[in-house]
Amino acid sequence: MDINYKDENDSIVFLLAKANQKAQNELKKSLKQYGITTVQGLLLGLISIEEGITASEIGKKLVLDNATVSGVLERLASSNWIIRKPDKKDKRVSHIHLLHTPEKDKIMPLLKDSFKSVQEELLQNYTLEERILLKRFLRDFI
Amino acid sequence: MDINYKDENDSIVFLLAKANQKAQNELKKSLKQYGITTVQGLLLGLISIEEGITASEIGKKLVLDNATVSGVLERLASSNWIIRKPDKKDKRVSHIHLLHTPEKDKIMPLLKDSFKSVQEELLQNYTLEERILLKRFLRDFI
DNA sequence: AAAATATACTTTGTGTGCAAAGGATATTTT
DNA sequence: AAAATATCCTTTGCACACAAAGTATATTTT
Repeated sequence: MDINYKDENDSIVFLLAKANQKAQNELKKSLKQYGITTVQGLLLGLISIEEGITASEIGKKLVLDNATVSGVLERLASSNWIIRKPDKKDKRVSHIHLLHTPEKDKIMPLLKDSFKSVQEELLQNYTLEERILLKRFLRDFI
Repeated sequence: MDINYKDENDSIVFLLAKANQKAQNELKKSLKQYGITTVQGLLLGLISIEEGITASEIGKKLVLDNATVSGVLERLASSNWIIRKPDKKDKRVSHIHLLHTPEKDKIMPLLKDSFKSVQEELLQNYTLEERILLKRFLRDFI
């Protein structure tokens, strides 16, 4: 029994991949002006409300491999968005803080606006009920 | 106005990323025994029903950049899953064919079984109506 | 206290995914 | 027919994403 093209393009795996691709790309375009990527934006958002969070906590909350987090933090650090402060007791641990500069402090809220408006745009064709349902489906999926 | 953690973890961008991540990883685990990745599996499935398809056609159908397709095809060719046959008229074009060997011919249907069972597993907690609705939402999203 | 185990983080290797640029060939315009 | 433009495909560079291995430090076991 063959998978035909239609089946394949209609599989949940394919549909999720393409929906995710679209969401990522829209956000990427919008964040490009600030010199950061979608994932970097997600991390910055989390760090901004959990000052002093550790790398492994970020990984748990955003469901990312520690190796991935390590790389993203490295890039955020080298572009002066964050700094790592060593834990005083446990030498293995670093605490991540936003690096406040006039420039970054100005951008930060714009960044959050980007998230909001892209998400609104992505969901514009859905009714409120549909949005709730779609999100529930996805939460259950995870 | 802050994005709080809850908002962030509940955004459509985050939910799609994580749902996609889960689907990809489940399929990856299942396909590992055959030495191919999820994307390689998707391409093989398409090539198997569109013998002689070109790289750019694959890109269009699977919504992938030509650069990405080029790389995946390269890996599929070097692991002897496919061969590229040059077009007779247009020297820029290659046609992609499955490379039939007893081993690959045996694996191919198993590969399709993997797709099927993983997708069934991913959707097991949804009713038939919910599956249809979820897929419709995702199709509309794209 | 020494040994074994666990945790935090980084490094390396492989595979997408895309932008940008390049090479080769076709097609269209002039 | 020559020049301009378009198309097919590949290459390079960058950023995830994760497996596996490595390093350093903590904690638990004996």
